[in-house]
Amino acid sequence: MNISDFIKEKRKQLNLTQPELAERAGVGLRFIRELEQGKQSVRLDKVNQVLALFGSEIGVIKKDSPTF
Amino acid sequence: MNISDFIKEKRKQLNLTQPELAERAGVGLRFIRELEQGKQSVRLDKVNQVLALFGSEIGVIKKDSPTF
DNA sequence: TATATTTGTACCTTAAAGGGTATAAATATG
DNA sequence: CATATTTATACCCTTTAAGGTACAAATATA
Repeated sequence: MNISDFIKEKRKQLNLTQPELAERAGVGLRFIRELEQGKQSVRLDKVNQVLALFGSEIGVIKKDSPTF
Repeated sequence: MNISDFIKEKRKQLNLTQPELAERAGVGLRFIRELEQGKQSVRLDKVNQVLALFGSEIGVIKKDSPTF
């Protein structure tokens, strides 16, 4: 599970739209969209802002370890 | 263990200087420095470029989970 | 299937990340 | 303690992430 899919999935679980998630996370709508579409060159702090809503965050893992 | 410390530690283990790590990872020297100093607003893909040298990568974890 | 909602794409602007280089500070080594 | 090596800071420049808005495409709903 990659970050993009994780976020999309968690958002769905909470029945939030992209604008709602952006609002709550305090990031721009476009950021959420690009993030969910797998953009790699995103800022770490912004990603963590979003993940914080789900009780998770970015961390270092071994390659091929299951995330979360 | 946060990302900054993890990278600094791994680099030391391999007896690399910051310029050497930057060279190998294909990122700028300044990026390595800011990264090791805990800068949050770094690009995810660049971080992964560095972590790849250590056989690790960025992933989503639960808050307060031990990383790596 | 028609309509409403949600998501994705495109354009523009602004702020700042990333890079190079030079130099100062800190650390290691003899 | 003196010197060499490594790391941190400061400067400038270029690139681009992020945000806003508008519109198109896709998906859900009636």
